[in-house]
Amino acid sequence: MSSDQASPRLAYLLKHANLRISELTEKALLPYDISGRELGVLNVLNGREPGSQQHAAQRLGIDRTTMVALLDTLEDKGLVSRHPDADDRRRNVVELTEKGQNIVRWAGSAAAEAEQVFLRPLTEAAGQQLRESLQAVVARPDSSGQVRP
Amino acid sequence: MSSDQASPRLAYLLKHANLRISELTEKALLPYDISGRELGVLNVLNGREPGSQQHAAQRLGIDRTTMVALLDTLEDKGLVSRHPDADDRRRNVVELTEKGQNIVRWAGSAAAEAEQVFLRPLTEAAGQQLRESLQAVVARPDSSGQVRP
DNA sequence: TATTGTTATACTCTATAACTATA
DNA sequence: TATAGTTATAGAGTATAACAATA
Repeated sequence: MSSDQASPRLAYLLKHANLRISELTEKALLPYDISGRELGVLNVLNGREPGSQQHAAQRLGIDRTTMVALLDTLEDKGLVSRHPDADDRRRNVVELTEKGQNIVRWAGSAAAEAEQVFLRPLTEAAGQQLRESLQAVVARPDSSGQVRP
Repeated sequence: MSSDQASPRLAYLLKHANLRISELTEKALLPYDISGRELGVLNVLNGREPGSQQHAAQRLGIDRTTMVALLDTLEDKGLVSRHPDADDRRRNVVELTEKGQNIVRWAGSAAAEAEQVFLRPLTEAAGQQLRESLQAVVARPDSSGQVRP
């Protein structure tokens, strides 16, 4: 069934690749006092016109109830601000504070370095290929056009 | 920080790749009444001389306390048997039952099919490359020899 | 009636600490 | 004293259901 000793199951490889990059990223972010998940949220908010909480949650593929707690923490840390949307008062407009903008810049580059460490066993071309292949399989793969190697 | 809209963070891609293959695998395993994690355990036990619980846990990279509950379930389902090692009675020898051997065969091939669906957006070469690159980054990457593309 | 944010709750996966029985 | 299995417990991360305010 495709595994045994020759080639481990893809699910196993993905799980452990995930564990490894998470470990490297968390370590790299330690000085900035944020987690990888929190940086993900900041990234979504960065350089975009302010959107609702739900919008941010959808972009990250997490539930809106999960986003609440995440934003609570980020707001406590002074990295994001929430205020009701004037046009639709059910919505919260979420924005990076100035501190948040600084953190996303520095923590972001620390996370990018962690990625480089993660990819170190691969050539640059293989690393690039890995990223593209992952994007292809993640992008709701409707059996459409295949990615070339 | 390497992400924004052009290229999402690697951590994001790996997390969602993981979610997708898990979803596909769980669905494929539904008829066999086992989870992907349980199949992983059965795979480790399959075709090897019987080992201890701890041995199996190490091969999967999970804690020995986690293995206990996993084996409890598999034993309840009649797929594995545990009995004390005659040479060292602290150890439990874990083996697949005949039913377990059948399940691992059929469920294993269903899981392999799920992998194929997962890889469908990639050419065969790109899929092979993905597997090799993941193996390289997961294999405790000590910056040694790089994998070529 | 439907939607946004929120709260309460629960479930899964995981690890740590402490217990037991062996060694 | 050290190790294998076990138990109890706790902490992430996640989702579902229900509620308030608003549309």
